Amino acid sequence: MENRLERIKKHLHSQSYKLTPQREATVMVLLEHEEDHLSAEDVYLLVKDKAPEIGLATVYRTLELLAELKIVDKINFGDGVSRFDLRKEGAAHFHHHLVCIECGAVDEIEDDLLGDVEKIVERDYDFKIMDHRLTFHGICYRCKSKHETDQKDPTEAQNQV
Amino acid sequence: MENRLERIKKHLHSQSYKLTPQREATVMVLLEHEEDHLSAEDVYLLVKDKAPEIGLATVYRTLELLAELKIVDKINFGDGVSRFDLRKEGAAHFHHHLVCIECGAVDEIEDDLLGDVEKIVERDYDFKIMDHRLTFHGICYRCKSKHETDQKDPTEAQNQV
DNA sequence: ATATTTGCAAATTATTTGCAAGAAC
DNA sequence: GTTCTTGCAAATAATTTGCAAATAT
Repeated sequence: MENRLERIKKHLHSQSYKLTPQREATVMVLLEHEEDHLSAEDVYLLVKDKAPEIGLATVYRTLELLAELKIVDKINFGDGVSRFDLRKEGAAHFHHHLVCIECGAVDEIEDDLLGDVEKIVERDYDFKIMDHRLTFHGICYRCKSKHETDQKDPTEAQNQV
Repeated sequence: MENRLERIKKHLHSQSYKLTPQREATVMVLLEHEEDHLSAEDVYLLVKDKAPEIGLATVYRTLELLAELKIVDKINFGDGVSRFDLRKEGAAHFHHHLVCIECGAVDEIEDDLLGDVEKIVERDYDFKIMDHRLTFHGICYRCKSKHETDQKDPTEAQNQV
């Protein structure tokens, strides 16, 4: 954690941005909530615990800056709100998401599912892929198991690829 | 085109919604701009040509209704605006998009690229997929060819899958 | 020292809603 | 005739901006 903050600090400095306490607090919140998908407002409320004097506009500006530097990704799951998601360090690609239409949970998928698909797209559409967004909408395992009382689908064994 | 309007009409009626002139004009605009990715405002301006008395709120309400009926899909490419995209009739899945980060063009991909990926996700994450969103960000073929003066990548033949 | 960054409040943008009038069936 | 739908204007929500004061390097 310390290390990542240090590296982000250097990243900022390398572009001659300053690491102000407000920015540091914002980054810390993101690091501590890596699994979540916080809106700007969410981040603001959490940052206020560490730095009560911070303004919402500063959080917006910081998040935009971090997005510019590719430290976070700005994603949108269809409600009108942008959410901010820390890029995993060293990850070759932006991870994917599973959005449950029943309970609203958002789970992350780290697997590199798109390698082959991207090759096809680059070739067939002559498109140089720089980034991607892949989100599945459906029913998460938690909600599925709640339904289990209804009827059971026997084809649910696990296979390997 | 006539047919599709008729079918959409029936679809509305089947849920006891009426096909008002405003709704019809809105659907017509969407049919005539199937390749585009119009915002609510865009649709509003185009519908006004056909039905000048229409209000923006009605367009919003109609688009939301059409999205509910799965006639259109609401998508968001990262700017703060929702865009509305007609579902191809009979398409088993929602098509994908290529967004050019240079010129802003949005191209559509009809190919079913995610069949295998979805099987993996459903199995490994025990997630029942109902819908998906896949967008690639990068450089489109038009912008790529503008750069061609710089240097040329010889691996650009076209293959079939 | 000085260019960057902040906080606040006001502005902007996208979207939604209340409600009385209008239209479809 | 009654229920659904509309248009307008006002409300809300998310985000951005102007600017003087504060601060990191």
